[in-house]
Amino acid sequence: MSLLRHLSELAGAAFADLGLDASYGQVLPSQRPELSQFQCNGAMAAAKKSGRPPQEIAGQVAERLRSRPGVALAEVAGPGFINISVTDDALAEWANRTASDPRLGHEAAADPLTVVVDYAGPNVAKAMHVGHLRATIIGDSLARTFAFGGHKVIRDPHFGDWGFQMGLLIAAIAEEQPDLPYFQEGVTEFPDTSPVTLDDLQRIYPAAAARAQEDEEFAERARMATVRLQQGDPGYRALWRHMKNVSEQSQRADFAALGVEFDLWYGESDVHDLIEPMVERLKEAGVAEESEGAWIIRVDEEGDKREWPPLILESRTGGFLYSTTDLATIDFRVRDLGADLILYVVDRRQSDHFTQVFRAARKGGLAPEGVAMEHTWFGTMNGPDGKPFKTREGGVIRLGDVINMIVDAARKRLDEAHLAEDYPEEERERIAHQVGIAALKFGDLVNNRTSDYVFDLDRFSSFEGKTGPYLQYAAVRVKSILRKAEERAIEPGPLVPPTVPEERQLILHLLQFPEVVDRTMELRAPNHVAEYAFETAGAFNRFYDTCHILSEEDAARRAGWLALARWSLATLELSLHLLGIEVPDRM
RNA sequence: GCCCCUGUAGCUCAACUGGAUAGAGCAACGGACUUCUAAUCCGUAGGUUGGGGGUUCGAGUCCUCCCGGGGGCGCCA
Repeated sequence: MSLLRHLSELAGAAFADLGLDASYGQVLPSQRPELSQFQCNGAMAAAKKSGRPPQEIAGQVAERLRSRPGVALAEVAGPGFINISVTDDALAEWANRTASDPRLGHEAAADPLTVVVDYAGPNVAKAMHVGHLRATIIGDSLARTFAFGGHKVIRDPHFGDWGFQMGLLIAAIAEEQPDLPYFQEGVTEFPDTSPVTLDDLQRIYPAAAARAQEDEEFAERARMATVRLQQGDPGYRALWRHMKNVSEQSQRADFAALGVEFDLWYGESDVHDLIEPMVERLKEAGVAEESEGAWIIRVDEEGDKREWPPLILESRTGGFLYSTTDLATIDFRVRDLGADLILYVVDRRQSDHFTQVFRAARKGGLAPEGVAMEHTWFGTMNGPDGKPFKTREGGVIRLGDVINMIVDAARKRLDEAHLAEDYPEEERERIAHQVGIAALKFGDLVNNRTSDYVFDLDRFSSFEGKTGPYLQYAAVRVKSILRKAEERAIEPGPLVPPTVPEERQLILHLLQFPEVVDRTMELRAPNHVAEYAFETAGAFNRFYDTCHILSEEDAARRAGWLALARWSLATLELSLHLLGIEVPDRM
């Protein structure tokens, strides 16, 4: 139970007393801290619904609240706001309860959902590039938050290894190196080493894709190669496995550098065996129909403002495209994984695609009503010119290069600040990496998921302002106090009722953690945690400035303050953890 | 052409889904260190939320019309 929830229940009961819905009792942190600590706006909404005057309702609710223990203030303001504050004793009580709770006041979900988070979306033949960055960072943070929230989370990068792109690559390689054993009839033994490197693939793929646009004969060959691969040609499969491996190797390295992990590493190809039976079912059920030689599913619905192109289930040449794979993947996730909620953390340009897939999945009965599918889209990461982030030559930037850039920047910042100067080289390097990743992730996650934002290396890596490094630094300073206290054998004790404004504000802030986590899950919006972490650091720094813990002479107060510092650190570290950011022990 | 997203301080971004006086960071200016890591903290200045109209006790948020920016539209992912 959190303080806000407790207050909401008190207010809700007061509304219920008046014959009104208890949900009007929702209590929020005050927007006018000079007036009160909390507020409830429900009286005005209740007035609209019931036809009774808002101030009368508010007055009666406030009166009831005033009679409850721990409530220091409950009064009506303006058109019907109810301003509420609690006593310092009650605050200390809540603080002690929350600070000693490993979950910091957040209650794990009573009915845990199985949540599949589909993010990152690496592809064969492509090293990950900046375009994958947001999906990876946001998806990872959402997965961490839902897991903390008590849900069963399954993280799956959904490796793109099966569509027409594979046919394009095979057709192009067959043309370039026709003597390779993979293309010879009757050969069944193939080399262990890949005939192509990732760089080869990165060169071949864009050229082949561009050529297929103009060269219909080549495109046809690629389509045939796709079908032949999907039907299991041993040579094609062997070559395909090599291409997968070299791609995956590089991608796993990038994920490791980012500190991002997955529970599954499934690709589109892994659902291939589910496709044919599924397609058959859809055909038999009359959900799929034939059109221009292909099998399609119409996804128009009543009330549409536009025409929707149908989903292509099976192409004219008998190949399966990514929509089909996505449908089979839903089938798998629902039936085998027991998914209740599937979050697709994929950029906004694919929103039409997901609308089609979700509609088709419902229509075809693959996803029953109880399963929610959601395209958790996000905006573009732009360069300083406000256009999508590119190299100076206009090419895409590899994710690995971005990581190197930001870690270099972090190293430079540490030098400038003379931080971590005399540490062992290995530790110093680890700190630089942690700081760089924090800069990168926080710079992204602090923005609203749906807005575009400008990637600014200098700004993100600064120790000043709203940045990841600033938060790490703030946390490290707290760790330093705790270490010093231990050296001097000063023990933390129970939190005492606050007497200093900065202390009270810090406690009030820390008590809001549970609601921030819930809101972040509801809105799928890690920026709420990011913002909260920044405010936590600010609230602590103000307290730190005003209240000198270790030199405090009143022993009970000193022990309480030390416990407050420890609680602040726990809140900050957990918030950062939800963002995928690590805090060094020192720097 | 049709549909979706978007426009907030000089710059980069928030705003808990309709609540009070729209908030941060950076940049600018002014203050605070014999003190637990000052890369910190406090203060000042900065706004017709692209524009018009509407809905209501109350609009950055909802509806509508303009203007600007981005994206997507049948066998790529």
